[in-house]
Amino acid sequence: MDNVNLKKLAEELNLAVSTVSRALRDNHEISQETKDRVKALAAKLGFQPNPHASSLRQNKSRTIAVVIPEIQNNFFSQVMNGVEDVAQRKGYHVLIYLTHDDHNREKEILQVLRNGRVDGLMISVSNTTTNIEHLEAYRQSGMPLVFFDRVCEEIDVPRVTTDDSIAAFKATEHLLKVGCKKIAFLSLACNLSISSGRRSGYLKALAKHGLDNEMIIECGTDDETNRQNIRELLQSDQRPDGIFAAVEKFAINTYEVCHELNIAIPQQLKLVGFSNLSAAALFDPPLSTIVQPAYEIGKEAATILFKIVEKKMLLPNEKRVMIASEIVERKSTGK
Amino acid sequence: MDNVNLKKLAEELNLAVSTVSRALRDNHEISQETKDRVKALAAKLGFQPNPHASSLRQNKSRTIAVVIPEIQNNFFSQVMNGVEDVAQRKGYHVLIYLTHDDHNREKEILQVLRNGRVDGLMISVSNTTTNIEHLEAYRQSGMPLVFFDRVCEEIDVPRVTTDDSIAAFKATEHLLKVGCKKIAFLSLACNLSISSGRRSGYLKALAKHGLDNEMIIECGTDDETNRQNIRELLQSDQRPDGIFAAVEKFAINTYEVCHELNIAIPQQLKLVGFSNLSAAALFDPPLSTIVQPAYEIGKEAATILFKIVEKKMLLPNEKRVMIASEIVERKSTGK
DNA sequence: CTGTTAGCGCATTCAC
DNA sequence: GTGAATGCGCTAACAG
Repeated sequence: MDNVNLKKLAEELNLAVSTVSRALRDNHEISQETKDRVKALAAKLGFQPNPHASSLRQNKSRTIAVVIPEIQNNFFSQVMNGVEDVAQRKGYHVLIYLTHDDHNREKEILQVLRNGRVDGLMISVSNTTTNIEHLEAYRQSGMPLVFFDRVCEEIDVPRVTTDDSIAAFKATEHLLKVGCKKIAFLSLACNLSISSGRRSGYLKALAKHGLDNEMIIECGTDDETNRQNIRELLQSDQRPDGIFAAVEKFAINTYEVCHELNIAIPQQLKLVGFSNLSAAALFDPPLSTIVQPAYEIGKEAATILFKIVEKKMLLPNEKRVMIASEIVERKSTGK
Repeated sequence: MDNVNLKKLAEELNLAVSTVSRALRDNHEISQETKDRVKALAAKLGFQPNPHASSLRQNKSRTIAVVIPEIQNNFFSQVMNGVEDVAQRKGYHVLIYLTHDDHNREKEILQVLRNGRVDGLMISVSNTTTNIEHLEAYRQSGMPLVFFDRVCEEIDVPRVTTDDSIAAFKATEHLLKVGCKKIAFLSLACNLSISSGRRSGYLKALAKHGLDNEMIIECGTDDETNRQNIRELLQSDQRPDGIFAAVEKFAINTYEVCHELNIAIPQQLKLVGFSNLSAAALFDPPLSTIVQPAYEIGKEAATILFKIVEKKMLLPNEKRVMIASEIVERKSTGK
């Protein structure tokens, strides 16, 4: 532990502690000569101001928290990448918290963070979150808050998302264009807006093409349960000729079941899914994907959060940022 | 911002601030009755102690830092998962820093962290790290430090790694067993121990089988450069019949080049690589992998770090933990 | 331009 | 069993 502090520098230089403090922070009231002397000694002794002392004094921590369901998922790790880039550039520190899609865990984390440890928080809410009191309480405490990707509709704070509904519409329409007549949608079982947005895009596309044979399969966190659901779907006489997976995991589960049941993609079943896995191009067959702008979402959400933290005015279009996803057509849909 | 503090609680209850402080932390000198009254009010008002004040006072932050090259890599995100689990259970907070394999960035991060912001640090060093002064300086400052995966041999601190050399030996021997006669090794270009460990395992396996036709190709961060190197390798008359990729990225680059050049895996080229990508099983063809125990490495490294932070004695075998990797044979090596 | 003083919120002496 | 007083290291208000 470095125990060189302002006091020590001040003694060494025969100056007051406050002068040293000001000199180091380039206060305009301090003479250049003094600044130089102070900075030289500080550099020589490797002085680093104690962050707890200044956080306590200034009531800000230069730290933000990122709360996400999981990190072992390309989307969220790319988001973190974007957040970290912005934070690093601005000299902020980033605390990371994983909820594992557990509402109670999420609640505890937000509870603990309501005490000045961080200057602000960005969150992608857990899919088990039904009660939103903890989010509302956080917002009411006046702490800067930004939602990204999995937002909470009921709470009016800035949000950064992708165009879930439009992207889902395009994906479904793509399946229709390559000849699918019966398309199943593997939905994320929760009441989040990304879930309903993707579902509504799917339904809209069917409606536009005069179809009313929607098949919505609710999937969740457990791989084996998902595979079982998909297995039943593909073995029924209602077997679809196309599947649209609302999240990456479900597309992978579908591949697994198809390999197991010897169902040929794309001949017997066409498949498209949301996914940020770059290796999707190497799959057998290459997977058509909807790629979310994950890095940009993280970057944008962090940028907005810092603006709020620093009490800068938000532009009107920064309150609800939507960044388009991109559909990449590959062989799993017959390309 | 919650501005309920000890003072407010004390006034409300007609107690001294110190009594309230003690009651909340279950000091044995306080009567049960007082404790109950204090805790009840604290809960009612949602009191959360100011972390900066207590960190300043106690000179510890209940926070650790994790410094990694990148997060968008399954290995490191699984490590983070392990770290976060342990931290959460112990009530610690986790700061994350990405170096992007930039030595200067790594140096700056360590510099900034030498001031009490964190109680300890775990790091997987950047592959551009040649000068280790910043690591040595950190160690010398007495701050708890643990290396994982990419360790720095010259510095004597606890480390958690996998058995790189043995795993590489097994992978190479596996290629030999399935009939390869000329095996190239795609090496991570740096002077890190994981690099030399994996290389030595490769060389040992060749030596054991009486081969001296080693081919070591240095690869790096840039995909296009890597692909170019691999392209040249596969188009030369020295073309190998097996490739062993030291890191996931290089295996992916190899797939890309093989698709481009219409080289059939495993018929014309057998391939195995270090990788923690679960979707490797879905590749065309499924990729044989060496899977590192990433979650366990994170968990173990964090556990050891907390032990040091809390000044518990380390068992002798905790100073150098090695957790075995597992080889998963799939079709890319002819399974 | 620089010094003196006060206080952020908490934990820890030392009194009684 | 409880209270009063001190100081962690820093910044800011107020002198001069």
